[in-house]
Amino acid sequence: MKAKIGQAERWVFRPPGLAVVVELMRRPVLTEQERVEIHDSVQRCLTRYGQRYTDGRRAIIEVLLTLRRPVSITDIEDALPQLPRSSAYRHLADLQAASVVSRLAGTDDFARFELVEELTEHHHHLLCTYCGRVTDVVSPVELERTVTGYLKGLAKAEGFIAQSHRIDVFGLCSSCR
Amino acid sequence: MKAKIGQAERWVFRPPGLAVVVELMRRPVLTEQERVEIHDSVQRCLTRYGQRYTDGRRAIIEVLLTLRRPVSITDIEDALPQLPRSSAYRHLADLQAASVVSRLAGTDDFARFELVEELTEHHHHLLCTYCGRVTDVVSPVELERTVTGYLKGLAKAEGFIAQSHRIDVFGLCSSCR
DNA sequence: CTAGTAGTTTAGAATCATTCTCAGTCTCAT
DNA sequence: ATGAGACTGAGAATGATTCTAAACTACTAG
Repeated sequence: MKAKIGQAERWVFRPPGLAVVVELMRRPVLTEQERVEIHDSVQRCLTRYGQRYTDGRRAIIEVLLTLRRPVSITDIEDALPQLPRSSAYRHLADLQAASVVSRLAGTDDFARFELVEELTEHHHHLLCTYCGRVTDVVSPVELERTVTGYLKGLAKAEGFIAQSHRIDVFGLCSSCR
Repeated sequence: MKAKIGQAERWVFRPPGLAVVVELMRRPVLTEQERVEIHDSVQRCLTRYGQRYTDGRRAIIEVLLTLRRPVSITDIEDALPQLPRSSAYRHLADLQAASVVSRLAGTDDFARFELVEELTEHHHHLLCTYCGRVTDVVSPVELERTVTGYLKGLAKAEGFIAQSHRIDVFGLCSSCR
């Protein structure tokens, strides 16, 4: 059940009716450099809120960086057995308040948390309808351009101010099919 | 807070860089004929599961058909004050088991329920990040074609079998901005 | 009719992810 | 060092959702 560390998994396919080759790829492993930069950003975000970047909070960010996918409270518990559950929840709440972490809704009863896109990159999710596991994927530029092109117009549309969007794919993950 | 009954609300806009006019429109009010057909389908789905289409279940379907958006348990409670909460939950669970209703995850703590797309039509959601309200929209054919074109390829991709997708737009609804 | 069977309903209890409380600890600026 | 305020942990509290057990209803066979 561990996230596979190594080469970014890559799926290449030709959508029907399109001449170009399109790729959906797993978000790649972060370099040490990138990890440091993200920790710095988190530091700044917390400081702006008059809060400290303590070991507990850093440990949670580390888990998010390592697993590279939205994590549930049990993921955190497994990775940090010594961290009390209530502290983990409070840390996540604090990190959310500081706009470092966002909570997302999945297919099961468990909340999942991920770093905000400002700290990583815009991406989408593959949600397993059987086990609830969530995988990050980066979508091709063309798709992204098309979708945002359409949805941005909503900002001017009467009645709704669009802020962001999500595209999720439901299906069966490699373990469950 | 009631869903506006009448002409389908329609927003027309020109996405930047595209020459065509694109429309995102609110799902239209159902005709009496369509309501009857949906009730018939629900009937069949339940019968296939050896279950009856009782008044309580019918009342919940009616609420879904009338509000034309994913409903929370409080929406149902408001519409059907005499129906016990536990019964409402069980009805929703039964209807889910019969593949008539699906549960969706939103931005707040409350589960929301809607008719499955087989009974209505493929659509997407506008989610209010402030009050959690969800509105249905039907996306233009071109957008739908593009997105499904890309995502269908996932079915052949290694590691994940795609079944369906969702596109949600986050922002502020007309009441909350 | 009339009992039997199986699905249905309900009120209340139970579950359990999540949040809150409070007492004790740590950090940092003065 | 000291005070103010942030942080932590253990356990209690909250509250949406699910479960339970007992009563109910619709249909069927005799």
